[in-house]
Amino acid sequence: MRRLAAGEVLFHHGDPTRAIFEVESGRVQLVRHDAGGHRLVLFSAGPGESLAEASLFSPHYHCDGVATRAALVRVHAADAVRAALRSDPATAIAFMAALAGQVQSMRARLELRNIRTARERVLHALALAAGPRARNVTLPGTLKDFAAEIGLTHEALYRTLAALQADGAIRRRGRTIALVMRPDA
Amino acid sequence: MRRLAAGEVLFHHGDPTRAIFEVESGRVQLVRHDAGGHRLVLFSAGPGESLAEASLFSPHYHCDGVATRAALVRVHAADAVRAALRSDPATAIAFMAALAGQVQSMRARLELRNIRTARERVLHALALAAGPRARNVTLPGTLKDFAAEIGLTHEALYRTLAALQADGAIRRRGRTIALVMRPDA
DNA sequence: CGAGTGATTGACTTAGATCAATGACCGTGG
DNA sequence: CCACGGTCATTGATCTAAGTCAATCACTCG
Repeated sequence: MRRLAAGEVLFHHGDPTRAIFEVESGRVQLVRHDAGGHRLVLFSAGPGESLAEASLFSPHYHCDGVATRAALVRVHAADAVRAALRSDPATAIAFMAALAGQVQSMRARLELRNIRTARERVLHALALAAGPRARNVTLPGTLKDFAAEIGLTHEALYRTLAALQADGAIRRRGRTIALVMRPDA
Repeated sequence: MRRLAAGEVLFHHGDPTRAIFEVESGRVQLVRHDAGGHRLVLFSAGPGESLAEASLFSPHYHCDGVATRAALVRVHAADAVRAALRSDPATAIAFMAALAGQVQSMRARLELRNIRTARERVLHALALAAGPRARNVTLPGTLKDFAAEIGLTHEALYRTLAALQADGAIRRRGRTIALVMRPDA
């Protein structure tokens, strides 16, 4: 168990993979930085979620793990986890399912990035965040974070949201956004 | 074992997940289509590679499986695979490693999409395709496919390649591209 | 030998990135 | 308890890289 202050780094890109983590409270993100200093959040783990599972099969972490706010994480030594996966089929199956889920969520995000226009991208992202039949989303983080996650500058996101609101496609109250029913296919 | 003609569909988005596949020869891609008719290739499996593993834990396939050319695929019934994963730790570990690899490759692609300029994006993609220290890449498919994979229009890709070649950052001979050593960090 | 597709280049347009400024809010240290 | 520094949210002005439309040439495949 380890306690992290807001902004504290749990592990660095390139560190040898010694453990995987489970978030008890707070939030920890997997982050990568490109040459231009741009920041990409690959995954964001809240209470009950694990992170760095995929690194269990690589010698090094391939991104940074950073607490976005004060957090408490459970630390599982990599060796122990690997042993458990080998000896306990149920654990192994659960682990595979988690990885499969990550693959699919990454695919969804990639698909989102393929949408060229900001308007459609934002609408899809909101629909995705809301889930299949929900009409409302409460964004987990700031609008800025959301912008980064979907690959837009924050300015573009603000403008797009303002435009969507103006023609009645969404309604907003702070962090919460309501998708107005559209008669689409 | 199943033989596919070029363009033939192995499974459709939404079909119940009854099997996963292993490519013997040819090439099979996981493809998704968005509302605008745009096409996104999520994964491309050549000889020896498997596809649809991630779907083993969902009730339905979440994308289409299409042969890009004549192909021969080995069919593994989902039930049998699940049973094998439960009973044989070695198989299970290998499967997990494969999924973990997919997660990381998706992350790499997502990172690529975060690069805004075509020039940098193309260079990164080429470096990625070439591997850590290789200087040459022979693209698996057409330039058009490559363009789609990295999220550019084919025109933008052609122009960018031409520009890169013009200032000596790359050299080309047909499908093969040589990255000219840059004195970067 | 035509039809279809990839590769390539030109001209034009535009959506979104960039740069910039402002107000609201929030924690915090004196 | 409040002024201050910091970040988020928002909007304006401007610019440009990449998308879109279009035409041409080279191939390959029945």
